[in-house]
Amino acid sequence: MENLSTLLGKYGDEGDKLLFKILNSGNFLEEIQNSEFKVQSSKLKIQNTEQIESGSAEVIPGCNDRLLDFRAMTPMIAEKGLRYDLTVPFARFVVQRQNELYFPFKRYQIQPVWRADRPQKGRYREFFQCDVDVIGSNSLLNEVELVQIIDEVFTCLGIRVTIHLNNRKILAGIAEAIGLPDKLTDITVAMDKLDKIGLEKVQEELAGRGIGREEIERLTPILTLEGENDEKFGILTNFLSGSETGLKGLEEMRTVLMHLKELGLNNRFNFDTSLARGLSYYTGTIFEVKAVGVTMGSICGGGRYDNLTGIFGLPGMSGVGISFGADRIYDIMNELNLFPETLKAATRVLFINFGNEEEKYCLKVLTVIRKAGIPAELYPDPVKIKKQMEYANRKNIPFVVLIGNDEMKSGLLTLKDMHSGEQEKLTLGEIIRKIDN
RNA sequence: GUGGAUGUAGCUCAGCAGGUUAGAGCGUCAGAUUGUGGAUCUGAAGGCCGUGGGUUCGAGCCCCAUCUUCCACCCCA
Repeated sequence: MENLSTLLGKYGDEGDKLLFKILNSGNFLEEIQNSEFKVQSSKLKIQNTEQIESGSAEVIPGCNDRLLDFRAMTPMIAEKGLRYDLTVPFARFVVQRQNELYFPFKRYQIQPVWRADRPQKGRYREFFQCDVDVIGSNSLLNEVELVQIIDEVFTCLGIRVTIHLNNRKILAGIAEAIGLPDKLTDITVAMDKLDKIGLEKVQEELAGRGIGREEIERLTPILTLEGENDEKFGILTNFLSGSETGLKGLEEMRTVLMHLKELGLNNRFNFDTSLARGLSYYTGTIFEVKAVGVTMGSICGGGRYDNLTGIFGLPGMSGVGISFGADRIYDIMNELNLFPETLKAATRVLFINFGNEEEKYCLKVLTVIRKAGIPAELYPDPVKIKKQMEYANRKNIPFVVLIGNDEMKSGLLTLKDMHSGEQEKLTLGEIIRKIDN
């Protein structure tokens, strides 16, 4: 949980709307009852109508001449909110602990975050993010390292991905180049949809967002930019020649790509000028990772933020970070059947429970076998053997040991291989050796 | 925030223009086999048909409200 003042204004207007606000504890409504938020309509008649229409105020039922102004009321009843991501709280943390940390400071963090959004496929109210950030270094080597992490993580998980890279400075440069620096957000939001809705629809959307026909035409070569990275750089260098910011972004991009090329990554990476990313605090490189062959939004994303700590009073501290969406990754692994079978069978051997005497004997054997590093369990109740065997079968436990009267007397235990169905009498040592393979 | 769906057994779903006692498959439990799993057969348990109201002689089915969950858009992880 964070103070709303920490969270508000960091994620854009849409993000502010999606913050989960937490009601204050205590009898806050009483305060509202006597407060100035109930106002006479005679004073505010015009504003009232507007506010009611815009949804920011509502007439109190049975009190025709009074209304509540929600916008003014919210800070009074909700001072805190659930964290929207891990990056902004991290920036707050860094500022508060600035004297205890050595920089560049690196950290990872895995925690739930919340969005007050309508849930749907791949989109949850609460979900886990896994963040990796480096703060206090401008070096582009950090960007390179993060991409290596992405590559390694998804290689380990067995998910094939494409890593999309872009730079906010390039986007700013593009907006500048067509003479509409103020329309940066509108342009990028529209451009971001390119692979989803196609060129024509993007052009329509741009027009709908108040971009003139001439500007859209100038933008089109950038929208349709394809081919090898070198070609893209050529065209963009030309296009951005008037924008210092844009050229700087290009240079950064070129450096990052140059390093990545030499690393021999397992997954593909791609300079993607249509990549925008919504979070408003990014200022340099931006990343987004998509799984190949599944319909799912991005499963990892991030970027560089130059001034996130500045908002909390520590300027000049640049950071770069990424965040894995654990829930989406889980969904994909389920869909692609990537969870290994061995996960389903934690136990290697089950001891059948025959009753009191046998239990005691089994517990001792169990201790020995566990000390040998073999995950084992004793069925907790002396129920029918059939039931216990069924349990082993259903849980994919590969071995079962039966210890009854005969076995206790002879010291030779019955081991059953659930796969082949064969069973034999062996000493404990032999059993351990057999199961351990 | 906008639009569209959904809710019946533990799970997946049927359900006739409104018509007696609401069904199936899977699962669970018991038995055929009292120290042996996967197969088969036999039997059983399990339901305020999301909730509240209404229409009707009669509502799982029609109407209204409400809640849940899902999907698309917006936006985004």
